[in-house]
Amino acid sequence: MDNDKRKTIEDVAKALGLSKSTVSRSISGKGRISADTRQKVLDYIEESNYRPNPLARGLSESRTYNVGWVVPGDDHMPSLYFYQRCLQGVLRAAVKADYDVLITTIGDGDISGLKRITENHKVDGVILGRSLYKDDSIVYLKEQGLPFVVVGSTEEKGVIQVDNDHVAACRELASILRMKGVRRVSFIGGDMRLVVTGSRLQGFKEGIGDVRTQICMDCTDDGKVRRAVEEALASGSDCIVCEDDRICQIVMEKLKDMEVDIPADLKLASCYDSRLLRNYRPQITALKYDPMELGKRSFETLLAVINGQEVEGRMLLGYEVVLKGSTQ
Amino acid sequence: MDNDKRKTIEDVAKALGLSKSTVSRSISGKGRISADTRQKVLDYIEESNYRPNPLARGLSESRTYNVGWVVPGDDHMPSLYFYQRCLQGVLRAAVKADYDVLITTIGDGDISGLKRITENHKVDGVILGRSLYKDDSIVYLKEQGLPFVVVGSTEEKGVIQVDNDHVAACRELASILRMKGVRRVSFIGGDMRLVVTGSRLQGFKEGIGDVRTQICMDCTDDGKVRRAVEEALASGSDCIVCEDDRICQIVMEKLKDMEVDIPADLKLASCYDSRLLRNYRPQITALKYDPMELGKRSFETLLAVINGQEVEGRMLLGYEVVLKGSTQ
DNA sequence: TTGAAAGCGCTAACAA
DNA sequence: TTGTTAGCGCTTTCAA
Repeated sequence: MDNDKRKTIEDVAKALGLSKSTVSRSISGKGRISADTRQKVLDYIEESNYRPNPLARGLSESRTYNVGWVVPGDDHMPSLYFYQRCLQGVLRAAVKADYDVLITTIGDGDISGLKRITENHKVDGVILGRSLYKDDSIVYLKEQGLPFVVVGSTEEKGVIQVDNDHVAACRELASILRMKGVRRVSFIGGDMRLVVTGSRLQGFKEGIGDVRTQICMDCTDDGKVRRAVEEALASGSDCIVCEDDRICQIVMEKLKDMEVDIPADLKLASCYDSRLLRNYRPQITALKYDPMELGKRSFETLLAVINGQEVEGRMLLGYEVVLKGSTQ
Repeated sequence: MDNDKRKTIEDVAKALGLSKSTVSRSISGKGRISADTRQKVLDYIEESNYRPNPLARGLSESRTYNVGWVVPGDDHMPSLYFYQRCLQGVLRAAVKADYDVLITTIGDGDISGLKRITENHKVDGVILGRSLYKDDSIVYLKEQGLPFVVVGSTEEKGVIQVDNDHVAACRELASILRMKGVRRVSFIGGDMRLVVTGSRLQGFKEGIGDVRTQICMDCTDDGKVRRAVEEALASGSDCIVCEDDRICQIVMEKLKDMEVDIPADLKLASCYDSRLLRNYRPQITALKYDPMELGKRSFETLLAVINGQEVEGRMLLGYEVVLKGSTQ
């Protein structure tokens, strides 16, 4: 069934009595060709099922038509899910540009996977997923001069970055809570080494205004979160804002144990919505982003960079404050 | 800082006063070369930081040095995590063989991503992750004649497959429970359309022997699982075996609600261990597999196929029965 | 508007 | 053991 050999552009040219270059031009649309011949070629290609060899094209154009998708390999679940959705967006955008996605992971300061695909010239650019801590990847990419964009938060200056607008989102969430008349609100946050954590805290502070607050950061394990909840209640908070979905989940379990009723006794909100929160009742007021859109935009931005276009250094995407029963 | 142009094999050859082919041979180790010249070349390459262009090599060898990693794009969390670990294994094995991994997703009967990388010849072979339902991907790959292996369970015959030995694992788990003297055990299982579900049930039946059982399958949502738990208790079961980690999680929540004490009132075991079960007390007796190993082996197998070697049609990997407090 | 031919950087058959 | 040379399949000048 399989043809012995793959069809080449030469086969197409011969079959049509044309030259390779004419066929090439017909496919790419570059240069001058009569609409007539072009259509003829396109038709023939369609029916004969010819596919150009991307290696040959790449060699000739000095392009791989691949981008690298580089994410932490040892991450926790929620961020895994986030990246998965992001990747979907990247893939969709990539297909449209006739690009494919090469995946590699980094972690624990080990960026050898990134180095590999870079130095072997397997990609035209890289999308760097950031959720963890500082590593050398950005410095490395800069000195390599390979086009790249960062998706997610980074403190690094002078890099092209596509992110959710965490500050604005949290500011709005906090100000809504303030307008709802909360008297004292506890903010329970995670790892302060993460840039996103700082952004959320900042937004919260900006939005909450002069309402009394209690802030507890670096709650990186279940125990710390639970203790933070106890403190919040002891100090008379009537509202808890969780910095992310994981924290929110633990908070809810703790509140259940303590038989605190939401929202009657206490209002609850999360700065990040995810599947983790989906099945709880009452449903949780939370900030919602669109990871697929994030992925899509990051690819589009990267492609622009690859193609030598000017792009803005920082692109902040929108958000939704989804008000649910937990803050009624 | 960046060199204007990339170094080529020709540059290396000139610098060393050798020919391209000698350099090429030195790198690949193929053909005859004196150990002397070879070392000289290797040394120079090392210090001059030369990297061969994989596109050029690929074009010449008719290889891409890429494999496709094809997984469902719309999956639930536990399987996401599983694939993530698998992918780590694939990546590690791939690097050793100088391969990279192109990722694409399929879902909802849509295999266009797979078709894309196949027909555009962007990969030398494909690793197909199976956790969802029947789709056309296997049929498609067969007729394309592209090397591929399936990681995970499939009912499809005549494909090369790397999987955990679910049947044997569940058989052993069940027989251990039997020997522990359980009198009546409920098996709560998920989607019967999944091959793995059937395998686990089969293993359970084989291992549980003549102990009285109650089997409740297709518990695909929380409600069904909870009802299954009620039935189990109503019918006097002293043990529940959960077909996977997600089910086990719901069962535990339900048991907590019902104030059933584990293991005093009821023993509990899961046919699949994962992070989901990590934080519960008592810890859950469960079957443990090694997803990274699965990934690693699947790449190695695929590479063998690509290289035209004979491989066994079905490779079943080991497992561990990890006995914990929940069945004490 | 189309064709001829050089070149992308590498491998491998063939010569030396 | 090493060098010469002809491809791999495409793009892109340069000519016609």
